[in-house]
Amino acid sequence: MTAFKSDFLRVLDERGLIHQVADPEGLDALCRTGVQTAYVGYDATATSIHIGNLITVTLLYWFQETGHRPITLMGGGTSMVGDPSFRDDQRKLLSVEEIATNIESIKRVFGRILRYGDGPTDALMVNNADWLLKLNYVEFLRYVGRHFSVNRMLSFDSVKLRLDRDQSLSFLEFNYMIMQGYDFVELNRRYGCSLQMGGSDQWGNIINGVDLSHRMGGPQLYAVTTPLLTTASGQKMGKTANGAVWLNGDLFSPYDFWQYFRNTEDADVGRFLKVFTRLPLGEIARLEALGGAEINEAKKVLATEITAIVHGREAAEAAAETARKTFEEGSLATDLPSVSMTRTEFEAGLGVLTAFVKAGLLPSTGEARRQVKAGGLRVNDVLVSDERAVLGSADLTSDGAVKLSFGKKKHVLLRPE
RNA sequence: GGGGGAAUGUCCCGAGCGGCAAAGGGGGCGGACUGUAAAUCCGCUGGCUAUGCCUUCGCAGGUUCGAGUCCUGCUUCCCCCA
Repeated sequence: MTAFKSDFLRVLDERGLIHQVADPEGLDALCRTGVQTAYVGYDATATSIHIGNLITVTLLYWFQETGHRPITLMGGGTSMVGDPSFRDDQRKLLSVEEIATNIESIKRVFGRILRYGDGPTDALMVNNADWLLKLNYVEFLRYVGRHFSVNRMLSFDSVKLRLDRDQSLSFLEFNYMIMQGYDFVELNRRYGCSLQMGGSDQWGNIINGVDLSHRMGGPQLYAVTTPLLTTASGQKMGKTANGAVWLNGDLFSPYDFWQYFRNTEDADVGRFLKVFTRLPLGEIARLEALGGAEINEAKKVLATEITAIVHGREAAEAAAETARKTFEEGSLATDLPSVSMTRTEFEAGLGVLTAFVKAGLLPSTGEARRQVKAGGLRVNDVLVSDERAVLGSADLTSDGAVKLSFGKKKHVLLRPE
């Protein structure tokens, strides 16, 4: 692949954001002929998007940054079907209400990353329920369905897994790729959108839209996918003990988010800086080159920059400061995540095990008991050795709280009030 | 419609002569070592008012002192035939 001439593709390429491109020369040329429109679709399968989705939002960010108009497409219609791509089982069907609440909740993140409005390069928020839900079945089949070859659809890698394993692929799910293909054509028609982007798992679905446009006599459409992000040791990104790394603060706090990236493996630092942050490449090269323990400085920059993008600069700085006090100074950071409880409840005598469960650090007293044996619990930085110990006023620090620590990294302040 | 197979510890995969809180992995968590890293090693990986009690093997019944295991019905999924 030769060097791109358009600002947009050049930035993506330099930052390692490109996995595949359909018609790279054509797209490169198009991006140099004025304001273009591109979209990424987001399914409403949860109340938040997660770290894996953040990369595609980043694509839209750079798209807007280089002078174009991004569209975030909410899958209000497609979520009623469920994308079967690379899944080995059928998704649970979501109710209309669930989809609606999910969309409302998901929307909140985008506003921080993209600039929405009415200007020529302002982002648009669109919902495919607007056109998919009122389609007439037979009409749709004759108009769109005839352009799809089942033979070809069966050959896509995204569904092969299911078929090869002799697992059923319902007709409902099979229609997902047709709907997504149609979305692309419809967005082109409504907004002149000529580029669809997404994760590498979406390649097949996106190409379906490109083909459909051809077959229906529409314009040339383009596709860009990003690589699937894995850690250097081969794990998929974004999984923690408590589930996915969500972007909504109510599901995954800014502090935890910061910590997640602070704990990046050495080998991933440079790559993640390029992919997620907006720092200049020169600066990234400098940070990446830090050796040994010094690379921790780069990890802090990485954590703060990404957190700032998702939760705002202020929240990011706060998380960094809390971490600094806790880990470097060893002092009691008063803004650690805290859990409050009533004074009477506290003074009635609170067992250590129960305290950790109440603080949300552990799921059960049984687990707490095990952690005491394993030496993983601390109260005010003192190792808990007796599982029958009871907390009392004597354990309150001058700040009026008890610091509970699970392992070396998870700390919570318990405040009787 | 007919025939055959499957469902196990609420993360996943997977053993399981009628005595089972149920083998073994993976993943995850904790500990040691480090740099809040990786690799490695060790431990843990149903719940609780805890020398005991309660709930788990698709669902509902039954046989039995005792059922994940045997019987009956049901549900879901898969395969083959029509």
